[in-house]
Amino acid sequence: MLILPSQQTTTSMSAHLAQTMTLLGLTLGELQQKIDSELASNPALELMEERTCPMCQRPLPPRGPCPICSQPASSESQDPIVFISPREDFYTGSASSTGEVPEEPFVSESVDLPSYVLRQAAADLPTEDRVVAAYILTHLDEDGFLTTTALEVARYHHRLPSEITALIEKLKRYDPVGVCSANPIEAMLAQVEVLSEIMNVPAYTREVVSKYLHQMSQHHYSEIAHALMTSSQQIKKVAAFISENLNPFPARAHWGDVRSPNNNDSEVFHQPDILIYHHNENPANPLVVEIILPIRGTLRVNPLFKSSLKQMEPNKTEEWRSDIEKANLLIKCLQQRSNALKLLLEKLVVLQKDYILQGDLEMKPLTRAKIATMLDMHESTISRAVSSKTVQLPNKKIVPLAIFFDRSLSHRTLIKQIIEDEDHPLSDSEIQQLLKEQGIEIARRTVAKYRSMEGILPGNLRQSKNR
DNA sequence: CTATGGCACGGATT
DNA sequence: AATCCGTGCCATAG
Repeated sequence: MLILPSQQTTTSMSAHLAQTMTLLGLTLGELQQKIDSELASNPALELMEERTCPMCQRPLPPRGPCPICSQPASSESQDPIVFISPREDFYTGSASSTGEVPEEPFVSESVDLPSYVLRQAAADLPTEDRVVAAYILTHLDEDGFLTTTALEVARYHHRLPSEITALIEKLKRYDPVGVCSANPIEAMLAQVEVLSEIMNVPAYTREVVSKYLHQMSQHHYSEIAHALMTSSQQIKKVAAFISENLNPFPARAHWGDVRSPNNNDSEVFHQPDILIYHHNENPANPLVVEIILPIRGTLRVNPLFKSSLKQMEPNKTEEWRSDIEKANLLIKCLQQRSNALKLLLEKLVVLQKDYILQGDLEMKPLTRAKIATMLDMHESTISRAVSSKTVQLPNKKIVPLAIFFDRSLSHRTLIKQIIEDEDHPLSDSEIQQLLKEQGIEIARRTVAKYRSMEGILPGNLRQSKNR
């Protein structure tokens, strides 16, 4: 009895550190789960009601004025950045997967591909099909392709193969279009079908996609044209259509020269952990940085619980005491997590302000290690805090927080720009030369690598756009 | 012969 | 200690 308290404090100290570490590395969804389960299992933990600001409807910190409204729009004096944390958001229960389709542009909580598709599909499907659809959707690889076959699904669920194929065809039509296909060709065909309902699809597109994709990627237009008995002009139209509208890997962001900004799927599936935006959406206003917490209101140790501890029978106190310990620990760790994130972001936002405001070109090279020494934190702490988190920028794009440490992003976008502005296809070494004139010295090989990362064809295959 | 992509090495980063 | 990234070398295609 005499030893226990000290022992407890030491264990709780190390547990404290350990838990803070793990909390830092969690995604929003995981954190929410963690808190929910803790809330459910620990009677000492209490979730207080949130206070909302009467002006802007935002949740308030436990005490004090609203951090946004109290920040007058005019006083852009010295501190252009306001930090808010926490912010409630998307408090979805856990198991309401069917039913209402969310109409907000951002998917609530981090949703994986299967549930994302299922949400769209659920409303349209008869109940007996939903189960099968869910089953199918759990058999997808990271590209959104089926890892099983219609036949197997049919056998497993005792349904007719034809029913299953019909169902899969249906599923393919949901966003991302082509999901559940067996291979890229199928996926692209599905996309053609869907697109043909809303726009003109060049003739022969289906034939080319299903049979001549290989030649297409080699740019042997005339060959294909000959085989299909049409003009190579027509095939070029098809080529343009394909590269602009089709994505062979429905669940992946880009491939080859297919890359449209509004179709960056991988980013759609996250709910950002951090928001950066201008106050009232007005670019003249200061930037606001919000760190989102997955809960409404404030967590605390239930004071009633605490005070009644003394009046409890001694045989139960031990258990209760540990509950309180645990609750305290969790709260402490959460605070620390928020604090660490806040410190990190304060630095990060200042350092990468140009990027946040002006885009990819202005990304400064930065390493986690540098930030770590600046903040006097351990590198691994930064690493954990950065990984598996996403940020929504003022331009509404959601990017992984790790992008702030992408050394080559500015170079890549510069190359992209050079190629866009070229009037004559430049070779990689020519590009290297141009970059050198701008003071950027990188190897020719590296130019090639960046170029392909951006999904840009090599110079000799690009057609010159002489305007 | 030139331009590009693949492989792999070494140093930096995590 | 594991991983990522830039780069050099080499084979291949045009």
